[in-house]
Amino acid sequence: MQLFAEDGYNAVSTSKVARMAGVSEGLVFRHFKSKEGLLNAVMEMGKKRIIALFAKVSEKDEPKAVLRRIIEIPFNIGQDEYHFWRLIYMVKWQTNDYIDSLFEPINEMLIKAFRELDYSDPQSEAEAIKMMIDGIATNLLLRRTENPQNLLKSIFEKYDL
Amino acid sequence: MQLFAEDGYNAVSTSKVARMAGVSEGLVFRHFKSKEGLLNAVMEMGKKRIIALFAKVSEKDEPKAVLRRIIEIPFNIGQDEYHFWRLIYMVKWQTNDYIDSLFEPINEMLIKAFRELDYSDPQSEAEAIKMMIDGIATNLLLRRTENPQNLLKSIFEKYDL
Amino acid sequence: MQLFAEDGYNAVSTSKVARMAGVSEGLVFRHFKSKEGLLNAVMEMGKKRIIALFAKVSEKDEPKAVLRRIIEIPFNIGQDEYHFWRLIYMVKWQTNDYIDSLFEPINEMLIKAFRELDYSDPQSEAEAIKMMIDGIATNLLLRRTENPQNLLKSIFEKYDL
Amino acid sequence: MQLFAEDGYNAVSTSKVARMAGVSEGLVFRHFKSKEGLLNAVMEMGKKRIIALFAKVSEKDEPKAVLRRIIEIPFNIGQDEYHFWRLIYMVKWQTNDYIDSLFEPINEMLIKAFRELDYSDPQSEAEAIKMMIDGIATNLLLRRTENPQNLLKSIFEKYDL
DNA sequence: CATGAATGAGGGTTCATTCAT
DNA sequence: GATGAATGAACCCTCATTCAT
Repeated sequence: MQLFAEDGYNAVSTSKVARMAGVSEGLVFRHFKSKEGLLNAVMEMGKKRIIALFAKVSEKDEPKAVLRRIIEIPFNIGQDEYHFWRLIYMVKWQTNDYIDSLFEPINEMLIKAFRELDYSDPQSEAEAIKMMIDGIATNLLLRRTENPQNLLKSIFEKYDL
Repeated sequence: MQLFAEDGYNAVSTSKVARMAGVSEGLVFRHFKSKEGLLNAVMEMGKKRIIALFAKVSEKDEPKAVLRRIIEIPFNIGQDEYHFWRLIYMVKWQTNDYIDSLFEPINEMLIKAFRELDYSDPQSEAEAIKMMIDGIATNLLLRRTENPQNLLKSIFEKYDL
Repeated sequence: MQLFAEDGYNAVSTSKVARMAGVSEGLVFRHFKSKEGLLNAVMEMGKKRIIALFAKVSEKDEPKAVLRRIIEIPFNIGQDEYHFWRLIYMVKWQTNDYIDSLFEPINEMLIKAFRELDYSDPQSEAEAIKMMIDGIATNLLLRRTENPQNLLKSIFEKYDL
Repeated sequence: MQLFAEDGYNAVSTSKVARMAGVSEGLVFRHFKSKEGLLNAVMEMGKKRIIALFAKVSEKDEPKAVLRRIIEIPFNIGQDEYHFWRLIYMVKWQTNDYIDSLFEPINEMLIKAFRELDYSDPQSEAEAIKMMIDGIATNLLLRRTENPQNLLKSIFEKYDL
């Protein structure tokens, strides 16, 4: 995961993977059939972690709290999930599989929250939040932003949270 | 540009480029010195188009109009600029050169506009807009969003535009 | 060794090497890392043979016998060592590594012998012999000389051997 | 000549030649037909200089003086002839044309001189001298020898010159 | 006479994948 | 299960040579 996330799928050779894992190159193919199989396995592994992450959000019921939690998600990317997030966004641009499925539960929570807050177009609002998350993630993952906390505050204000 | 934008720098072979351009592979190297030289040339070419695009914004003086123009930018990515935008965002994830310089003029316009509108933290607001643009571009370029116009409206409302 | 010796390092393609060895081109690089690595391996291999050759000389103690043995060396280049000698002299002209180290032990034996024979400038005499060896090798390796035995005799006479 | 002499025929690209000569690459081929044609022209050019060099020797009649002159030749390689000599010896190892023709006049002078000095095998003596010249040239051209004058003296003594 | 754009074969090298052990 | 030697296709790039201008 680390290698794929840092260098991109194409730039990582299977020999590098094997070396880093401390096994023979042959073994990689025995287990994962092909390089792509390895990628799939890695993605699957990480998906579970992300889903667990999203699960925590749904516990809260109060709509504003839900929004807050969701918007905070990309700001709280820890060292552990860092590689996986980077991988996801990296892969998005290389394969054409936009990993929507991952964000589907989030999507529904957003719509529900906006509806409860009487927004006129909950669907579009949800869309806007997801885009914002993409934008935030893009920027944070590429290490550009200096003080994300101010940014978070300014977003919260926009939604009166 | 099209090839790099669609498949990513690494995944495009110089022979593919040559074939698509209808020339010999050797010629590519005669003109651009190396594969990276070709990328640079393509980027430079596109930069000019982007800069021209941004130039139009500065003509307007009224701060709300400026904001509107800027936010609209990613929604108006035409067929012509499509490949270049995709290329920029693609490259961002493959090399570590975040192409900030391109967005620098936009950044200053944003800060100025927010200041004139008496926002309390213009810097962070500008940051937020740029992230939003990244998010919007990411989504539109990966062909995910169905009706972007609603989305645009909902963003405008947020800033009372 | 044979290919490098006959055609010169530059003129030998790795594909030619692979074909002649009856293996795939990839394997050459797996074993030797690069074309230069292959050259080094070949040189190292041959060096050992040469050193073994020189070792025989030192057994003799009597100075004139030592001289005789040393001068005879290039005349006795066998089919086995032929390629390696050719390689050494070939490489000398292509890289700037004059392989002096190989001849260092010989050099000292020569000086010692000339000193014992009361030559006035043993150093220069040794130098002269080494040049002669270079000359002889050059000529024999390029297959020019017809009857080297007469030549050997005439050299021996010069040193009263 | 300089390029070929320094880097070897194979390592010099025609584009390098053209650049160094300050002309277009096409012109090189217009004049010399091919890269090999260029080499031939260069060789031919230099041959004349060498022959002129040798011509001076024949003026002297006294056999010992002739020998001295001939043996001195490689010691007097000037900056002008340096490249050509290097080229000749370089080429010897890359093509199989040993350029004997060049040395033929020298050969005959040597035989004549040794005969006049009543050497028992003038032919082999001439052979020995030529080898010595090759050895000396090899060493001087590869910049190894420190004080060639001592060496020259020690050779002269050997022939009682 | 002179240019330089264009070519195509071949250069060294990497890499995903296979397979005997 | 695990290895690593072996493969061959593809990669980026160089180069001698041609040819329209």
